[in-house]
Amino acid sequence: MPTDLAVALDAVIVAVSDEEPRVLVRAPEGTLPAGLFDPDADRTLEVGLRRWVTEQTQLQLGHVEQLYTFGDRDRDPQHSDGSRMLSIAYLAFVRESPPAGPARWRAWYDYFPWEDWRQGRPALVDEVIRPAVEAWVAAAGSEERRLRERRARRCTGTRKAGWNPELVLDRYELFWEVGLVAESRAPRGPVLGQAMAGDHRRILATAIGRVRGALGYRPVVFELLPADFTLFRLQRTVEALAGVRLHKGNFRRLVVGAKLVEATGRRAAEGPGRPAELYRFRRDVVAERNILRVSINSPAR
Amino acid sequence: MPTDLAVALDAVIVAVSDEEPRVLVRAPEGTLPAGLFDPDADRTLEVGLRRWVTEQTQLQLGHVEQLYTFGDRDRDPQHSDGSRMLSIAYLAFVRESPPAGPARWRAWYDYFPWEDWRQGRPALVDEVIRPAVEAWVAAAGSEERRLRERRARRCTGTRKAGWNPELVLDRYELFWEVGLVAESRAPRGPVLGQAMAGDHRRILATAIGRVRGALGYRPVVFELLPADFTLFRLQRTVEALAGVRLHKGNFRRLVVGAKLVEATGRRAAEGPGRPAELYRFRRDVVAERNILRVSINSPAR
DNA sequence: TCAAAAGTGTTATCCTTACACCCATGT
DNA sequence: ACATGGGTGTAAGGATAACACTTTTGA
Repeated sequence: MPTDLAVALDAVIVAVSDEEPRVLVRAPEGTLPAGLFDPDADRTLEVGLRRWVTEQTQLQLGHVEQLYTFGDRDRDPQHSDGSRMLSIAYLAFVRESPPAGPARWRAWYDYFPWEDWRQGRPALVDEVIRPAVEAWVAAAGSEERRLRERRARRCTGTRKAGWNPELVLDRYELFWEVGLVAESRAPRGPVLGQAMAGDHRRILATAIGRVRGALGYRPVVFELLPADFTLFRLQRTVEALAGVRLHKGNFRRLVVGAKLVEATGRRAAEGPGRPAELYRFRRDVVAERNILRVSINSPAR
Repeated sequence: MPTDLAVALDAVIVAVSDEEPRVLVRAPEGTLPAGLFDPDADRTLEVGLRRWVTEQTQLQLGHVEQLYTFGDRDRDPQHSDGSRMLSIAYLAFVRESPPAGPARWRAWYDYFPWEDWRQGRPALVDEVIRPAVEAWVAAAGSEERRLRERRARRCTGTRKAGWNPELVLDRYELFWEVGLVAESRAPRGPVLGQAMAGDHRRILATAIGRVRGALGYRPVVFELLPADFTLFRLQRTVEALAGVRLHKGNFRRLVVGAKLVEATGRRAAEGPGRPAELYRFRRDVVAERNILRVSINSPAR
């Protein structure tokens, strides 16, 4: 008798509030929210996703995109009763609001503390990560050693290359191998960041990498902002997602120069300092290239 | 009784020979080769893919990557008997050899003649595509009209933007809407390129776009070349995939300068002209960035 | 008056692009 | 001799990154 196949739709639902990117998780279990794909009810996969998200959370999803389809047998050891589960992971954006149901917003840097360089290089990079990775490199024979060296250099940066914010997944996989995360087959010593069930943190890493990559050439940030915003808030939101500080002058010039955005004529009321002009996203610009590719302020080394 | 789900693994298998990118297709049906995922036999999706490819074609796949998962109910009208099919599309590279079984190599520009700019702008761009797209733009009311204008400009290029080789899928979808391809809901007038069954040409467009995008920052070309090659052959292969001619001097400088490649010390025997040095790919370079981002020789306008 | 944020101007540097030229071989 | 492809040098122009400075508000 052939094994039954079921399909789960996992969602990485992202919002930004208080200059902090957040992701919806089921809190004590440490899982991403998910729903079953129902071939009878759902005309397409995305329809299926939106159906269960609405039912479970009442959130209004904005842009949605497919991330990856997983089908490893040993992913989810619960279902070793003969049935088999595929899961299709999606990335979705929301303007933050309190969710219904058991899932809650969690800052995504709770899971990836080493990915937040907004206050400069995190202490754990020097104190924990680099020593551990160097030891892992040194532990290999000369052949394997050179491969590990290159991989470490690419992931954790060096004088010439610097830290590349997009390599979130590569770093997670490296740290998994090195034993720096709780999900590792052989965790050694102190373990970094909040763990998740199964391979969910790996999926989250994929999502963060995708978001960061998209920042440079697709207008994704605007999905996470209200209709009107100051240029400064736009910059802070990009910085929150990218995990680095950007150069103010160049940022504004780029954004305004690319005509991504137009002034509303109104000004933001609150806060200390000079009131800022409010801008809105120009929906009609599908933007050929280089939406937001800006220089990092303090060279990430 | 709930509907059964089956999962097909579709493959876009790519090779390059005689400076022509080719793709494996089942000839009279106009379909991409595919196999069923067998949850009992296949530990992972990629294992399943490799299994049926080996069984059906005897080809040795190199690098394999997932493209997209499709689940639309009305994709494949055959299975309207109650069962439901998901399909997961993969992109795979091979060094060309004759396939076993019913599938055959076809030049990918048979399906996308407008994507080959190696001999300059194809005649059908001026003669068929631009008039048809302009008519489609003009046919809309002023609101919709501006959207269509931008989309047309982005896809088919203009003075400032030029033709972007990566937008293969966007162009296919545009032409589908305009009625320029046989798969359109409402094809009008002459129809471009070889058609395929269902949405297979759309999948192929996705694959070509992915390959072209990857050229710039991942060492994919080398999967399609023999171990040793001349820089000129490397350039011709990249040009074949990208569909544009590249600048010789800059190309060599970039490739050699990035240390992507090392000289073997031997020389290619054949052909007219000075014998060229043979190079080999340096496997150990995972390459941080900018693998092959070279200037186009004749500005694509 | 000072802190905080909004804004603008300018320059050094590097990368991209394009052009020009010489080299080695077969016919 | 010349056609064909191999291979190198270099300069103009533009994008990027960094620095410096002025302006406008609230406390």
